[in-house]
Amino acid sequence: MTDTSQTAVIYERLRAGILSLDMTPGERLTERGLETELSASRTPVRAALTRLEAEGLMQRDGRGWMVAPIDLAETRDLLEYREIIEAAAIGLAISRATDAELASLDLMLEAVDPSGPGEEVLRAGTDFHVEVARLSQNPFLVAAATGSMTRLARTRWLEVQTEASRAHSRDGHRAIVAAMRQRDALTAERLAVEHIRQTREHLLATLEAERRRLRARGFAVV
Amino acid sequence: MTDTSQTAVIYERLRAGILSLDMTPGERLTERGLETELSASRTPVRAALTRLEAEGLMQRDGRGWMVAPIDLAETRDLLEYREIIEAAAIGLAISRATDAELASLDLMLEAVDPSGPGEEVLRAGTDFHVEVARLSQNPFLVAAATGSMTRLARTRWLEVQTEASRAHSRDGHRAIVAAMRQRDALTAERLAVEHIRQTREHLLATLEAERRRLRARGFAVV
DNA sequence: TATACCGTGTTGGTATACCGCTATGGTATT
DNA sequence: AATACCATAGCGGTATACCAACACGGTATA
Repeated sequence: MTDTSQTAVIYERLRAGILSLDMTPGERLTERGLETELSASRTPVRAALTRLEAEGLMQRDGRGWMVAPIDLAETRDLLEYREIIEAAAIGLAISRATDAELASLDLMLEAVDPSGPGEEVLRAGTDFHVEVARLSQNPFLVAAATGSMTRLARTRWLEVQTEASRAHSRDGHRAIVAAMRQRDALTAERLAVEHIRQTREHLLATLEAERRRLRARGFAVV
Repeated sequence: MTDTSQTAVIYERLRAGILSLDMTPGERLTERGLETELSASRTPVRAALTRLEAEGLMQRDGRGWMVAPIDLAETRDLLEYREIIEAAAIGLAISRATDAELASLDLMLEAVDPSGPGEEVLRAGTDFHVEVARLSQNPFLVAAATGSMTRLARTRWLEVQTEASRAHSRDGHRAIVAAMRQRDALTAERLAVEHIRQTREHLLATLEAERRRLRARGFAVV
């Protein structure tokens, strides 16, 4: 059953607004402003803000609040972190998951239409990486993967999802799964590290190139 | 400057109470009870509880709250997670830290009196592992190491800190630092994984053996 | 005696009032 | 005209009042 408490609803609305970039990175917010805008009282608004702060989507700005800016250093660090987390998760998944579970990864990849809306493609990518972590059977790896993907969501959304980059992403994922299904941990981990490293270089290059344009749109890019 | 807000003070008091085992694992709490006991209002009490929940030290219990129980599966998963995090942190530290920074790890080990109070020895162990993560220069590895050590703190505290286990811990740390100072990543990472794996087996064996005794003290052990 | 029900007290969730602090804009002074 | 100061509006932090939901104990009934 879905939580319909005010706090949960406000949290979901703010989170969606941030991740969809409807709320501008770096935008300053006041609790009383949100209270009015969201037709709720400050108590659940504050609870939602606190939770978003813990996830890195909201930050304190002096005594106030702001939507977390786009942070190149954070993006770099997150992708380095993901290399570590996912390589380890793949190793554990290979030693712990059943053939059927590993095969389900292929089904996930097949299920997504690579020419569909960018939103779906990005979410499918997130789901894939989180599912690999889940197969490791270590909840801390799952949490780390989930949190990383969430914090990277806006940056990935900004990235121009060219046909070439989509194909590259899909091919990378397929190759990883193929190695996993052969229980070839060394190859699978190497492919994952390469995949994320290429993603990192591409993302950072895109961000650097688009920096001016993003700032012109009012985005805080640090 | 230290934050002296009610929320911060309450958070610190509860956190200290939990980690020192003055508050019983599994103990049920009510917001109004804490409000009375801590001479504050529910608002900062709730904020502190929420923060502790995010750190894994407090849990929801139905609609209420409880001190996080001692969880064997969690302990196992956390130590597996730490193997991954610390091996990676060591590799990055070796490629990024200066000789002086690596030497400072030795100074940390020298500074602690292995026959001193258990509290100090445990904190020194935490500081050492977190400092290694810091030298990786990746804030997400630092956060992961910090969070893991915090969640493991009570279990480590429960462990009988015998003279033999203290010596084993110190020798393990020294060997890791020696390999790091020689920039021998492969050896250092292998030693770290072995060190944590032995810690895990020792901790889990101790917990399993003490299970009954702990439950007799009222601790929830799951 | 066993069981079904209902009243009551207590809970967490929410709304709101109050506080001290800070940032800001206008005014008075040099 | 420049600068120092002060009144004030609005902020986050805290305290408290109110609500619906739940848990529990006693009572009435079979």
